Amino acid sequence: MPKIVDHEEYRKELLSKCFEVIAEKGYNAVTMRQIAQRVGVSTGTLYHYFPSKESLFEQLVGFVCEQDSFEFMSRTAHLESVSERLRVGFELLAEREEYFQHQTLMMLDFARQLSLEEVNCNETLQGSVEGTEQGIMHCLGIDDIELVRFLGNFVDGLLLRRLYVGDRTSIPRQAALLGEMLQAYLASKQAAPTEPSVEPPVEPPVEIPDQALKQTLEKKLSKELDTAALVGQEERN
Amino acid sequence: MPKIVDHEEYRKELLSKCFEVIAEKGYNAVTMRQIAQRVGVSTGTLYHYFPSKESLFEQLVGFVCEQDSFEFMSRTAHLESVSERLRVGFELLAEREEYFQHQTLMMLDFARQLSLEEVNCNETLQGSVEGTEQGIMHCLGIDDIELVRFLGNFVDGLLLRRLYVGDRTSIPRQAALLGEMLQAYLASKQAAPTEPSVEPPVEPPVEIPDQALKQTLEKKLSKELDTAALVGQEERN
Amino acid sequence: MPKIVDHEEYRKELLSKCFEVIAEKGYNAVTMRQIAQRVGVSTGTLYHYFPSKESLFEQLVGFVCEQDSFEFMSRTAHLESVSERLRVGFELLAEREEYFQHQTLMMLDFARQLSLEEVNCNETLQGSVEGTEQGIMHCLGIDDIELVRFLGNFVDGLLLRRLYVGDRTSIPRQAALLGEMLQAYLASKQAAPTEPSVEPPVEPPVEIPDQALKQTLEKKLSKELDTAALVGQEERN
Amino acid sequence: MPKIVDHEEYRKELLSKCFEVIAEKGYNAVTMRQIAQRVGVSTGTLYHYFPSKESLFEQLVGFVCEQDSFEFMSRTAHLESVSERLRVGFELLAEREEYFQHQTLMMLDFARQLSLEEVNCNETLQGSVEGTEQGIMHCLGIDDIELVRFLGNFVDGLLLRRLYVGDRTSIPRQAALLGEMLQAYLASKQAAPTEPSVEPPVEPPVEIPDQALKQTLEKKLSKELDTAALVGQEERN
DNA sequence: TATGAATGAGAATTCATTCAT
DNA sequence: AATGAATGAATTCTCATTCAT
Repeated sequence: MPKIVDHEEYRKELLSKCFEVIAEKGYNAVTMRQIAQRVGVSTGTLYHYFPSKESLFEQLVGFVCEQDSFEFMSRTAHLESVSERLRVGFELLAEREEYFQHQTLMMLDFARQLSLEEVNCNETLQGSVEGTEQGIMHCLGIDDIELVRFLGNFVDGLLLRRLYVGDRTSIPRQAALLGEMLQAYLASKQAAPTEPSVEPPVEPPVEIPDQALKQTLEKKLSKELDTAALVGQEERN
Repeated sequence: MPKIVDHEEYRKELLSKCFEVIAEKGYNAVTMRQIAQRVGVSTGTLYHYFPSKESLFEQLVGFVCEQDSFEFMSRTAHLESVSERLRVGFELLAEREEYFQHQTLMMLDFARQLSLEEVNCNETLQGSVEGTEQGIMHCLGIDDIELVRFLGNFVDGLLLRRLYVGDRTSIPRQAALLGEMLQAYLASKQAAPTEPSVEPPVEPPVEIPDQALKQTLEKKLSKELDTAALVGQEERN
Repeated sequence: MPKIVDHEEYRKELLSKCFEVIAEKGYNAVTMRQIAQRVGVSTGTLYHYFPSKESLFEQLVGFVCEQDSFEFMSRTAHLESVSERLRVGFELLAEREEYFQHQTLMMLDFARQLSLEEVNCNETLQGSVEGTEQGIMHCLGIDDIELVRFLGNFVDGLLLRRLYVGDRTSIPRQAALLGEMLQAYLASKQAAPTEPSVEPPVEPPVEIPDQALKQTLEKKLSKELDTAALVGQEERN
Repeated sequence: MPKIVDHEEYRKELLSKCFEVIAEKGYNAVTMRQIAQRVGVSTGTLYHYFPSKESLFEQLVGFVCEQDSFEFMSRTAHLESVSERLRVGFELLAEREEYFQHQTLMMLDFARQLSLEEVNCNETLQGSVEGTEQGIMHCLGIDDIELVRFLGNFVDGLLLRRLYVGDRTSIPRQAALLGEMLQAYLASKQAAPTEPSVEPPVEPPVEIPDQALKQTLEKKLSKELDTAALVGQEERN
């Protein structure tokens, strides 16, 4: 009759407790002792659940990304219009900015000690990214993978850039601008539907995986996109 | 005082040689010995020119921030059309991707140990960012500062994200998409200038240094934007 | 007190199961967890039966010393000729080489942490050695204690040396050589009894327990020693 | 102009200083800190010269064996008769018993953490053993490799056994006995030269590599062997 | 000025032992 | 009795920094 502990569950609990310290200071700047202290266990316990600092870190990356997808989903699932979802998404971003910054920094920290090849092969990393991309696709109803990645780049850039440009840039203002650009872009696409288009030498700019789905969704998107909704409390300057 | 000149000069030479290693691995992950080795000197020499690792890092940040982004200018100054400039800009980005990643990573590394307030006050950081923003404005002839920052966010996000998403995202494809979005966005703006506003050419939203250049460029932009040009050797997927 | 019987019995069972791991890796190199795993219990159980690692080790030494060398007796008791006994003895040695190595290693491990004086006084150790010497005397019918110890040194050296010289040395080949040397030596002794001595059958040099056996055997020895018999399957190189 | 230190030379100096501590306590029982303290340097310095504890240990094994061969050679080289050499050899053994025990223990310690296969492949180990065997061959003028190994087994057994049997066994007495056995054995070989022998079905017990050399040397050996010389200060009991 | 050997505090990790269940 | 989770001191190893040359 051992001490009754659900190993898996407790492991996850530890992970979520670890996140703050590790992400804040950075993988290399934080020590296992510091982590253990902040989490409230001994280093031995940490090593009881994770074979090494690196492994703890890797598991943390996977764990946090998973959590995120869930949160985004649950926050936006009930919303009807895409523009609403976008708005709520950026609201969440602004609200928990530090958290998302930490998370992105963690992925950078992690990836930085790998070679490009290793990054491409690393299951945790690729799984996390894949999950996030899928999350965005579902939440926003976009199925142009290139557009999804565009959003990813933009959002991560926005988060990270705010770390070193400070208040020069603002989430609501940038969100609003993104909304406008999306609207314009999608509208233009509809006007000149490049894919099943008839205009002869206009090359199809992006090959879209799931055509059927995409067609309807994008139409919906351009109509619904209500830029104003994206601007939060802050007014545009 | 020829000696001092030599000393200073050599210090800068060392700094520029340090850049790559430190940026690549990160301040905390790289050791002074590794730096010394890559630079080709002894640790003693490093300590002869820099009082500490931290100081070396700070000086390096300053050094990197100084010599910024003027390559963009020189590469694009002679180009007439904005789309050309965008294309060449992203070409440069792809070509020297690692360098730009390193630059951004350094600023992140540095800013990370500062509070938001400190970031806002830090002259080195703000000066560098200011310079970059001005650079983009000049080069592309955009005077909407929000749009400039949008581009900054996007570009930095693209660069950094590639570090952890690996080859999932590609510079040329994303550049092409950005081109299309810009085109659509600017076109829509021209059609219905500044959202609820009616007064057409009223406010010069941001003060642009190089007026002459700016004047015509923005008009041209929407017409000229030739998305295809942005797609480099790679085909869109 | 049936519980106590069970407890004691199980303790011994645990000891015998511990033997292999501990002897193989060495007291200092093996961990309690490794021991527990190989034995198939938890560390908690180990500590339930033994107050500490050190105590476990000491009890193990005692245990191993106790149950010593009687296999030799039982295997060789029925054999008439000495050469046969030698042959069978070395066969047993080769067969259970690892076991004997482990036994010797344990005694080394144990003795190593004692001073020479302590070794001389330690009853467990001396008892075990005494028993082994007596065993050899009985088995081979040798009553020259110096010769018995010579054999002990040789056998232990052979066992241990194989641990670090590897396959350079082989039990059958060395056994054969030993047989030849013994034969030559005993023959020479008979021819010129005890070096400068003249009195032929004078002193019974060492007290031998089993006289009956001894009496005839030594005479036989030199005649019978049939070297070839000692060479096992392996040919001499 | 660095601090002037002959890296190689100092490494060897460190090795020889390390020997005592490591051999005495055993590889696993001694800590790097203890070693450093006893040697009189910092742990950092130890790691400056040796990449790991294991490597230090391995180099030590090689180093010490090399030293030994030298010592044996230099001590016996000037002696004419083989029996003299044997005598002096055992004198050296008795004189520096602890040292040789330590050395043998070290090899055991080292080999113990390897598998049999690894032992067979390990260059340091095999090199050391090979060197020692060659040393004995040259010193004693024996070229029957099996006999050389017999001596190795016996000597190592004698050394190690004394660790746990204590004073029961004595180097001089055993050395004397070995002398007698060798004499008897070699004499018997000469009487019935099994190799180029004429006696028909007498099987050649040992196949000797270098026949020519061996033949003369062994003849010399049996004549010269003066057993009495081997008994040191101690009388036979 | 330049070197790299030397240092030792501190990092990651291990492990004997305890103890709640 | 039995388990194995938890502990933290101790271990191996690292690294910024100093300093003799």
